[in-house]
Amino acid sequence: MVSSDPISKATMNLEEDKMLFASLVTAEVNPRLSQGHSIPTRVCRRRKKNGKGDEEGGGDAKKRRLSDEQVKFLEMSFGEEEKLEFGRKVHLAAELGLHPKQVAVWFQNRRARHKSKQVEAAYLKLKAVLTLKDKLFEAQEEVRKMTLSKNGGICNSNGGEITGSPSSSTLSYQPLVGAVEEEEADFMYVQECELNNYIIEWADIDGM
DNA sequence: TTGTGTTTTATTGCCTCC
DNA sequence: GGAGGCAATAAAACACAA
Repeated sequence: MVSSDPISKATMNLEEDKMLFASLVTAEVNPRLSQGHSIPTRVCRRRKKNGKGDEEGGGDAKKRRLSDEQVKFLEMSFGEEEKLEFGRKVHLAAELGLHPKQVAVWFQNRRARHKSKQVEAAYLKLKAVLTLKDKLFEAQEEVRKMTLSKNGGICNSNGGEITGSPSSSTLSYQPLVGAVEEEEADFMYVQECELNNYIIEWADIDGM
């Protein structure tokens, strides 16, 4: 059943958000986990200091930063396509005067940075939605208390009912139709709109 | 100048896919 | 089996406060 109630939608969305975040930090980040593999117990052995690598440029093992121009060019290329096929790698390397392996390494590291930023963004969004939900719940509680006091402690038959607890992520809400003053209804409407904006915003990054 | 934290480049070892 | 991807990590390069 699909609910049109914004709070219920937010709750459903939140569950999806949680799944998205979980997938980013587990399966997406480590595809092996999503394919039924256990977490590798491998502990990376410490690389020997100055361990042999294929030293470019006649044995000069010094790490060299890429120039701004090179980075700019690589960024542009990354923007077009995050993965690097052989032909493009060779072409880019020739264009920039780098070893193809350096280009491959740059893309590898760039993908890692990109992924960690995505995880961070997902976390911040999730936090923002949860905070907003808490605020909304508090406001609803406030309205409910006011309604009860106005009605002599008895919630009238048309009164709204809030179920769940502030800490619960399965909070549900039924509108307080006819039970609140117009002013209070407006306030609730603003809160719902704000939450809806978050839902829309959140839906946008779903496709990232 | 120096100590310290952050960013960037590079390596290693394991995994998947063809 | 080799190529290429990823996570984890090392270490150089850089930024910056004290």
